[in-house]
Amino acid sequence: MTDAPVRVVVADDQAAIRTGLVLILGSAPGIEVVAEAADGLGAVAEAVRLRPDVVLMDIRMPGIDGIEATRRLVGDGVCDVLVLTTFDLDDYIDDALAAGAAGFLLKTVEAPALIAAVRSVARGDGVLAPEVTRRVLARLPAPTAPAPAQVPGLDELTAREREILGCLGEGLSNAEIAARLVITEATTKTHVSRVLTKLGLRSRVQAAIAARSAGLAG
Amino acid sequence: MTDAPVRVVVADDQAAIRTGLVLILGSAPGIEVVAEAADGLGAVAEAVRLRPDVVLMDIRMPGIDGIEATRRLVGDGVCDVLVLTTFDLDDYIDDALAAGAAGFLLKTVEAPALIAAVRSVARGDGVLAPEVTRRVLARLPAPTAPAPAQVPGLDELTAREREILGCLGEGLSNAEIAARLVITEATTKTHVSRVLTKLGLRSRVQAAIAARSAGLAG
DNA sequence: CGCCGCGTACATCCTTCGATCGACGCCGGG
DNA sequence: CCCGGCGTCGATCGAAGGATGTACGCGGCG
Repeated sequence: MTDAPVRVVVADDQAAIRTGLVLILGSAPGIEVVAEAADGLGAVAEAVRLRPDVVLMDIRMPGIDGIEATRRLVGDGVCDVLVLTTFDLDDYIDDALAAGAAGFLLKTVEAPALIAAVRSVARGDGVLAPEVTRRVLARLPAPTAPAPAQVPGLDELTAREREILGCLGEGLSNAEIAARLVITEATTKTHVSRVLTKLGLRSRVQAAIAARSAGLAG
Repeated sequence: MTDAPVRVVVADDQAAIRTGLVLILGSAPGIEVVAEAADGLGAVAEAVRLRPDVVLMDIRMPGIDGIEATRRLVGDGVCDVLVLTTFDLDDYIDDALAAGAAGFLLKTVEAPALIAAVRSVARGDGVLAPEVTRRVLARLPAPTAPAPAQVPGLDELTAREREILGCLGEGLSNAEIAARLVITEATTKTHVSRVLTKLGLRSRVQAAIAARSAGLAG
């Protein structure tokens, strides 16, 4: 299983860098560079044709850039992409990751780390350059709780009350909620009151905020 | 500068593993293991006493676990923590990162990678085990687009009105807004009315939603 | 069966909200 | 200088919201 070589396409518009990358990867056992490309379109074409395990993708390239090429390859499920760039810019990182890149490295990477990164991506894992990892981590303060955002009494709500809360999160008035749920406005008010009491809130505005942070509304 | 050795505290309750880690790190040039600990409290105590560059922290430990120990060390700004665990569980990863860990590795890591990781963390960078990187990345789909949410008439608001909108986004009542901005409730109502008119909304609840989606409130 | 908890429903009462007036002082530009 | 935009304050009034109390149907349980 592990003896099948990792097939890689290298895409970079600068011939010198491209050659260097090819040499580094080619020298690694178990890694085979099957094609090179000098622009985004070429990278996509070669990847579609050869179905490599990994595309090592530069960002700044003529025509469509590495980000767009990554988006296409990942979007179509062609292969994994390891983005490699000279510039440690947040925008690049965000765009690359949003495009679905499996990894993001800087060109300051040493050869052994590059080789390890390619192997990781081929294995289905991900890679982040240490220089950017901390910044990425810092911007993910709520990975464990975006959906179940802490709303203390949320679990005490009945299904109906949760429904009410969802409506509140959409900014509906009592009359609108009543119409949607086919109940009287008086009943709606009762539910709203219960929701507020159970959640310890003082107004429907706060309930709306809670509802949205809990993911109960758009 | 770079010749000052990286000082490390190793915390793991299993003596065999701890010894292995110490040997690996001790054999690396430029890395010095200054203390060992067998539980979370010990790790915190040693770190506070010795002020190392990095604490290599196991999660499952007697007394307070590695997560809590990490929280304390990072919270107090004592040092960076590299979390190391046997189990590739999302909960562990989330908790560790939420606690402020600079890195997260699995004990399947090879010696050279462990050494590189310690150096990265000491340099102020971050490290994620490749096995977990992809999962972490997958849960970060909107780093580039949460701030600039489209709110049509937002640019027509005056500075004061934007301030009002921010308060609305926090769920404050007119009286509370008045108190915070040191104006009369009557004035507050005037502003709120203007905001609603300019934004084409029908209630403060919708304004609160708009405010939050525009990033004007927490 | 009777009791109780729960969800649902309605009515009553008071507060808050929101719209719509009018008014004043301040500033900056025509 | 006068005008207009902005921020402030006030008053009124109808609509909406929120608290509180009551009531009914349903299910489980002793």
